[in-house]
Amino acid sequence: MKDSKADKTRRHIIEKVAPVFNKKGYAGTKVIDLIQATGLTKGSIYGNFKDKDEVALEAFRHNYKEVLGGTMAEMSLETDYTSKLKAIPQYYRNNLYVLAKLGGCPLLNTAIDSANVHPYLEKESVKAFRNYYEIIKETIEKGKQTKEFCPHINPHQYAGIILSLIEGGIALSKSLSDPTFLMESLKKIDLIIDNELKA
Amino acid sequence: MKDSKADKTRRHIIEKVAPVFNKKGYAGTKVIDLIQATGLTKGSIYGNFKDKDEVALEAFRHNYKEVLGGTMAEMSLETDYTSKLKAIPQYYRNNLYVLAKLGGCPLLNTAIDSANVHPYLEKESVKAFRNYYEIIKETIEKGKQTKEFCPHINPHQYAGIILSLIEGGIALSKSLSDPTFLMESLKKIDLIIDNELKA
DNA sequence: GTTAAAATATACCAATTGGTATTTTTTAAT
DNA sequence: ATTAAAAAATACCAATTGGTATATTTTAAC
Repeated sequence: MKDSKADKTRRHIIEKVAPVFNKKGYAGTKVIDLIQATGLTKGSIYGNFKDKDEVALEAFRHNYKEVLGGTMAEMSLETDYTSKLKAIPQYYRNNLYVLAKLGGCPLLNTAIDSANVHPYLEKESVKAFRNYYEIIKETIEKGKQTKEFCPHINPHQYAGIILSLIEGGIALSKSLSDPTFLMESLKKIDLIIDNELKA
Repeated sequence: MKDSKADKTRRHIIEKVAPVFNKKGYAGTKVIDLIQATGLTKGSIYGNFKDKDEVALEAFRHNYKEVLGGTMAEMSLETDYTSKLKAIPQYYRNNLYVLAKLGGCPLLNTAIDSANVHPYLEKESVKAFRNYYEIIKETIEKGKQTKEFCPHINPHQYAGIILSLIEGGIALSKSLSDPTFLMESLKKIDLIIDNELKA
């Protein structure tokens, strides 16, 4: 693994800057914010990145990996699809601090913040959102195949509802400064899995 | 009703600019966008508004009124609380074009776009979000009082779930360019009302 | 129709923005 | 320890930004 000084600096910049972009959005994050967050100078930042766009893009990927990676890690520990699916709300329950640190879900924040402002970042966020949706949908599909889930349920429909509950719950909890919204959404997801999906 | 030239211009500016702010966010909307959206000049805009902040604030109020006002109007046509509650998803089904025109839900967009960037607009969006939540919660509470809804259900919990499904569904549909996500979320809300809330 | 006020447009400006060229410092191979 | 390359800091710059002062046009009261 290459790990030159520049590599470390790049990582340092991305890590420090990632929550800033998630909180302030692409247009709202100024170069001065990057300087303050990293403790580096403009020259150092621009020596390691082509432009603000590149920093924003890598920052988003970093944030997205943290959330998706964490969720996937939890899911991969389970064998049956019911447990895999339940690992998703469980991930959020166990990692409220991640959302707090980042200032909301990077998928939702970036989808909204970058729309009509930064086309490439917008595309990247759509790709990530779709990817997350596909993972949930495929988990439900596989659960149908193994007869864990009812044969008549619609994976697209339930994947959407689960994702809506998560993203809506995060946004509502953050805006109204009340974590119970997210908690109730997560609880609802568990109930849906047990009462509607399971055969 | 006062309706001077200036009043008409103010309204014209707000109406034209409201979807722009909703799409691009506060930081992403530049004065040049206001000029292009209105067809007016900078002098005219600044002759009618103190600064960009004031335009943004009034634009948000305009957008919010459109959505909340529309929902409330639908609700007020109904007498029982089941129908009032069902009028909410029905409003969105009947007004998809409003969301398309605005570029997503102003509550969610502004909550995310203004956070950590524009404190006053952020506060205003929180107030609006809380207001919308309260309306849903109170409708459920009243339905409990009239024995339409089960006595053991938790209005806070269900108001949060309904709102999460709406906001999450809108965001998902917009990001993935697939209206079925919102449609399925709305359908789910109806099912929740019928199967979980109703006594 | 004249005219004062109101509304709008034009022309300008200071601050901030993203970015670059250059100098200085640090790193690591010899 | 020397030194060439890499990295980082400084100093600079052009464009964009939000905003204002001034000029022009439009409105509406008389």
